[in-house]
Amino acid sequence: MSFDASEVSAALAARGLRLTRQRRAVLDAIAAAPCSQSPLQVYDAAREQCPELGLTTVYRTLEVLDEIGALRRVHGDGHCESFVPAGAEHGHTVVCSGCGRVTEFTACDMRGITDAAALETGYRITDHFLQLTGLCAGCGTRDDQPRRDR
Amino acid sequence: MSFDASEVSAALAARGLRLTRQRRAVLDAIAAAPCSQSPLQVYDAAREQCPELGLTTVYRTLEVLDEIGALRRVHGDGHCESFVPAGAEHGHTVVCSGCGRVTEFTACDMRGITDAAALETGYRITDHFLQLTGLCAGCGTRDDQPRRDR
DNA sequence: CTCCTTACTGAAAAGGGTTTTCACTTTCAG
DNA sequence: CTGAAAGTGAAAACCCTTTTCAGTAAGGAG
Repeated sequence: MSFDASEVSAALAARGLRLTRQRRAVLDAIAAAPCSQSPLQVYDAAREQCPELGLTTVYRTLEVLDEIGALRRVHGDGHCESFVPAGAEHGHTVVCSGCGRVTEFTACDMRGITDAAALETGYRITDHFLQLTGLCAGCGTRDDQPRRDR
Repeated sequence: MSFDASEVSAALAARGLRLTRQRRAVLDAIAAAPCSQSPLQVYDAAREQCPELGLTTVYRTLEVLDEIGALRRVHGDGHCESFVPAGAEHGHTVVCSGCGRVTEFTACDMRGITDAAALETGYRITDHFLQLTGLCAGCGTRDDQPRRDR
């Protein structure tokens, strides 16, 4: 699922759903932002394009867009949910601890680790959530403190 | 930092903090549970040992114990924060999608992945959060639906 | 085009988890 | 013993999120 209006529209239609003006505004707001946004930030951004948009609708839209895979939930710092546009495939995110920018990367060969973990714990691993933190090219030159792992 | 009362006590003292009866109860409650617990669950469990414990204190204690590294925050499903005792070293967790049990594993050679991600994104990777989902030995025999990645 | 059904919407209220406030208690050093 | 600082519980305040509800768009059937 790429982040394209017509594709999103088709994905919605396949479930009997519609790409309304409000949903379009939410979609655009997420696409335009360089970093992950909380629902409230999405709301603020989307209202510039669709001022009568309600926060309720933002929440509902985020849920719908998540369901069809048009966006990705990211674990923010402090509060839980932030949203970024989903890339084309199963991807993971790097969050910049300097500026909050979120970038996706596709390198995802977890087999070695999941196999080792399965061996060590006896679990049958079915899924993984991986999120990296670092400093983007712009912030990397400054010497910010890296955050602790959590 | 292991999950031992005297060590925790020492770690607290190093910061001018104390291991009170209430904090001890919270610590024990987390140590005793086989799986991750929300603050409210910790509160309920700890009150059996210390009935006059307040929920406020649980939140404050969880924060303190997190700061000194005595426990680990886990991203629960739906709401964000759950807590498990921290193992001896930098570890990661596997959460059973069948019963909620949490197990730690130490296999953590992320270098291949972080290097690849750094190359792909231009970030300098400083940290990572990894959490696996799977079925523990007990639940693995049943055929539950694996969860989707998030 | 009109009717009808269904998706969709915003405002307000409700809900729930977390944090702050405040007065009081405990602990420890001197 | 005394003073200072850490710690505490109850209640209130504060979010953020979900639900409710009445009303509005939108698309298909006729």
